[in-house]
Amino acid sequence: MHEIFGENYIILKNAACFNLELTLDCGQAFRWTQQPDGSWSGVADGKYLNIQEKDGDFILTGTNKTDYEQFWRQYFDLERDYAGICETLKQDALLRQTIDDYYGIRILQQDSWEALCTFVISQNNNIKRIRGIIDRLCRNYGAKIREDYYTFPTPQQLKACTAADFYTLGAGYRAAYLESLVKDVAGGRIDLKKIRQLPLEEARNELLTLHGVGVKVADCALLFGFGFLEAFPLDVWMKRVMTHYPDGLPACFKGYEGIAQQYLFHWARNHLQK
DNA sequence: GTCCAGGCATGCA
DNA sequence: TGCATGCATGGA
Repeated sequence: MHEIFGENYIILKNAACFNLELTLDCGQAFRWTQQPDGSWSGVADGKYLNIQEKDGDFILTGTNKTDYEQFWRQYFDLERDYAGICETLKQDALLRQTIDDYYGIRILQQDSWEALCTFVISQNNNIKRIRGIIDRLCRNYGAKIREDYYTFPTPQQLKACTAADFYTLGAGYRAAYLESLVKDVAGGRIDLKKIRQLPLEEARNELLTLHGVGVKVADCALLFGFGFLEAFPLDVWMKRVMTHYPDGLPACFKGYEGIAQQYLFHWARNHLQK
């Protein structure tokens, strides 16, 4: 990959295995929206970004070189060899076809706190409604950084909220989980930064001490928000996929189970009957 | 009207 | 590595 830094834009040339729609709208992040011109706008780490693909290049606007180098490059996981990983994963027959069909899904390196909240909200819920609840959460408690764009609220910004406040946002019965989650993180009972340093099993066990966090929510948070690419979340769709792997996961998934999972999740939602 | 969604806590056996 | 049930909400 080659990076060109202009006055008000950044161009990425030869970025391999990177499809914007598949990556930004595949159920791992819920705050990116496609614009009428086909580009994608969103907020992460309190920063706005617009990104579009043009003739195989990726054009980033609304940001600067510093923010790109200190945040967005890692967020899009651009230094990882996804093309090479995909070649390994394609030793599995089902993934071989799936990766060919949906080539370019990457795992975003999202903020731990945002991922935890997001996947607590996601439980027994559908993607469209998840997006709505998160949008209202940000509009009500985040900081406005430009017209129509808000940051994801920090634990401190949510500290005064009660379950009733989250209920008002449409969170339903998950409102109580959110109140408890804010309390545990803002109050310091649980340290999200420390969890990043733990082995997968220990990290998961820490998250499981949170009210409203079970194995599936924990694994999604670990994969999308704590950098654990070996996490393999099993939701209702992935449980259907697992009938294709009666003997367990293939050896070629090793270390990148989460990337394999995201391809299979996408395949399941497009191909499997309920 | 019923069923379902990137499930979990709770109570019971 | 038990199982059944209730839970808020909105779209299909």
